[in-house]
Amino acid sequence: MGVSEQLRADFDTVAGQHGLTDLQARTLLTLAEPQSMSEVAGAMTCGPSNVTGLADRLERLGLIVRVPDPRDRRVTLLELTDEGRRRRERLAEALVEGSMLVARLTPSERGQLKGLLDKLLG
Amino acid sequence: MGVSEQLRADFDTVAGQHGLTDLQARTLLTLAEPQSMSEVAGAMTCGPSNVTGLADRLERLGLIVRVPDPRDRRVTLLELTDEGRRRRERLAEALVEGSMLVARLTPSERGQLKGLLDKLLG
DNA sequence: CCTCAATAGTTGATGATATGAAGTAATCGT
DNA sequence: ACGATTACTTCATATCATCAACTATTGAGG
Repeated sequence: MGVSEQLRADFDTVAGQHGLTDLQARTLLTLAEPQSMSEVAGAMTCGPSNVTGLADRLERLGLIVRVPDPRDRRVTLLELTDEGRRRRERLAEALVEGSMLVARLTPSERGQLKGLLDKLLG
Repeated sequence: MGVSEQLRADFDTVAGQHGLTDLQARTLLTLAEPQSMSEVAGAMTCGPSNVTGLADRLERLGLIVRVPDPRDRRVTLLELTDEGRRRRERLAEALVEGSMLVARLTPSERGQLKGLLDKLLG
């Protein structure tokens, strides 16, 4: 099993432990700041109708609220609730703690890996 | 957008260009050799019933066949067809060619990254 | 040799995710 | 003022994921 399948499996496990599906967890992580639904669609590389359903489910879980943008009534922002922020923080911590990155690479190697990955982003 | 979302988006794009969903593409890649359905379930980190549906769809696409294991009649192997092998090869080539790994890292850096990722696997 | 626990895969129900088309509401440029 | 564009929703459809219950098969142990 390659690195990508292993990382994906680990991520799914941790997300599940936080009562989240993969997409829900990734979306929470992306919402450090409120974002418009079309920005979330871009970040999650899916269509706007998918984000409508995703937002419905996150809202039902009490993790986000939909907020109209005062400057443009077409736009809806997704904002984490208090519970959403807590869940996001615990998820992020768990991802770091349980991470193979921490367990198997030295800090120097992690820095090295970060440099290479940053270069990948351009 | 972080590295993982970018890589995932790129993979989805390439998979789509080959007429495959994300899971279908990842499954084809894992089937270098015939594997049992339970091995595929393990590799894709999902339940056996999901692999039944996945195999149905890959079979319908003409990319795999189900083959009974002669030594154990409980076991079904998934084996690529000729078309499946071709699709897999083209997919793998496209993933390499279009890859940021190739475009943005030198061969030396790629070797370095590989070493770090191999260490991640233990 | 027989029984039973374990394994492999299937079926069916259910919910999540993803696409695409068509729709409504709003914005902005001409 | 109007039309093109944008943002989001609705709806239909397919894929994917889990879970429970099922059938068929294997193999260990008595």
